[in-house]
Amino acid sequence: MGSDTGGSRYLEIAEALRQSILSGEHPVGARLPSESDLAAHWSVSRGTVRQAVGLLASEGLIGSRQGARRVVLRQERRHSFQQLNSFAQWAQAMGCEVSSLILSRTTRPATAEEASRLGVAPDSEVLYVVRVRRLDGEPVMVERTAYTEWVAPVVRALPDDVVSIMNSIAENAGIVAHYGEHLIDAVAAGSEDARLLRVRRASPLLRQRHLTNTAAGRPIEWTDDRYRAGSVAFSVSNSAAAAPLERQAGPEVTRGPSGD
Amino acid sequence: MGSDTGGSRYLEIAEALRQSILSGEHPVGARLPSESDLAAHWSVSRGTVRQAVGLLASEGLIGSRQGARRVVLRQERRHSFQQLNSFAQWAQAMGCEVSSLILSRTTRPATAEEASRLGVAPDSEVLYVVRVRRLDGEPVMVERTAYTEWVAPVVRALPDDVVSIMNSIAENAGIVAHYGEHLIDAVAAGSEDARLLRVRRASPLLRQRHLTNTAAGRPIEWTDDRYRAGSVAFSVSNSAAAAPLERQAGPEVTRGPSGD
DNA sequence: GTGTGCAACTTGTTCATACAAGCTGGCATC
DNA sequence: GATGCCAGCTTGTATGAACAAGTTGCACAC
Repeated sequence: MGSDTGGSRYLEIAEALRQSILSGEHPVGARLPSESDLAAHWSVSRGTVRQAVGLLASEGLIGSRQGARRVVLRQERRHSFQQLNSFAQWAQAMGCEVSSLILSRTTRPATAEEASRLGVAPDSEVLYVVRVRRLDGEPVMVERTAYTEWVAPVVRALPDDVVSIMNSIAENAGIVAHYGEHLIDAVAAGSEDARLLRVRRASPLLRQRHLTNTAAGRPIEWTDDRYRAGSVAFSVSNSAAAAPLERQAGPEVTRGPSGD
Repeated sequence: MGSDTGGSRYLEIAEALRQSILSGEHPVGARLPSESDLAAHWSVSRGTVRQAVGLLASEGLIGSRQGARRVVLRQERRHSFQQLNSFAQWAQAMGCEVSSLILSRTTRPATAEEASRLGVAPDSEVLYVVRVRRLDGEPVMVERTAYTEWVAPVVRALPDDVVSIMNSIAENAGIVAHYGEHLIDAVAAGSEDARLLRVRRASPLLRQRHLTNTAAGRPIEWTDDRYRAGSVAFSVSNSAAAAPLERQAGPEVTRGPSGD
């Protein structure tokens, strides 16, 4: 497991190219062979090669301009969807020892924001879970999650020290995360944050709120994750062709009578 | 300007689909017509339609699974590359009044980090610019940028209140930003930050460091932008197929004897 | 030596086709 | 009435061909 490319030819080619970049065979700044050469080398059509290099381009590994050969931009691995949605999988891929502890599980009515994000009625109940997560023993993140009612039973059955909740509900109930929407900003540590993360009150935290959906578009959870400053950063690559990330105005930026 | 789709058929189709989603013709959760139907409607081949819907999928507007029709995920516009790299263009697109003031321009030797990021010799000189940026009169961001020597003359010639430096050097010198690499985390406000942003010292700031490159992969600038908490958030959509953003360990997470 | 221009190369876009893989709804069965 | 299965629909992968648009380096002229 791990290097399973799924059986698609273009994924195999993408993985081979990725490896040759990561190994330094194609150093940063070097030009890749032309699509025709690669197609001949792998005995596939040019379209298949384009799918492979398109994937690497979307990962930010290589860049391209019409007319010029593709260039290597970076020599690092970019992790997959799962690593952004699942703290545990990310940490394990990094080689850190990760541990988690659920501090509380409460069934309570959804807040206005939770109801809106999860697409449920304002008075319906959600399962609210507070968790502390550690890397190599150090508390690094506080996670406050609201689960929709239909996944709540699965989450309620898990032990307090479960490492990956998303993993567990995928295995136990076949509920798989497929889409994510993330909002990243900075907040001051509240008193609970400060106690749990062992930092001073009002010290800076990196906050990642995210909504997780199934493949069918059904919301699973709405989470507020707060990282101790210095422990985690987010990294994005973009290009004139593709910009995955967007800046958004916060609540303090008010622009006259247009609030919805 | 604005709705220029560049003349490619698939971009036209993508823009039309985007509009029909934004306008609510295809509400969130609705299923889009099949690729064959769209191809017939637009009198193009299925491959061209796939390029269009692939673009919308990468923007997070629609999702797809093999065998099932595509689904509308969101009903908001995702902004382009320029809005992530250029604060001014983002703010103007939002309808905010943006103003900037350059506080200092210094030519000095590059720090170790700057030299490494910009790919220049450790002792070479960079142009270091400190700027405050306001939205609707409120100071929102402090920007500290190191420009490589070869763009420094263009930047040195600009007035203190230039709105968009990237825009200006594109127009004046034909130097266009094409790739970007961004690192996002949280830091405590230093005394200069606090004074310029009118916040308390050590209050939380959202930091976005980024490297900007030309189409040929030549570094232009290395920037440290710090936003007042609450004024700006970053937003990402991802899916099991594509994950543009990555979590990274910060300096405080040390993992035994493996430092590079 | 310098500079210009073109020719070959390379990526971008589009077409038409074929088959594989996964989903959905309706029909038949129990 | 509930259940399971299958036929048809839809997306994913792959081929091969052709032309458009942009880049690069070499040859040639000055």
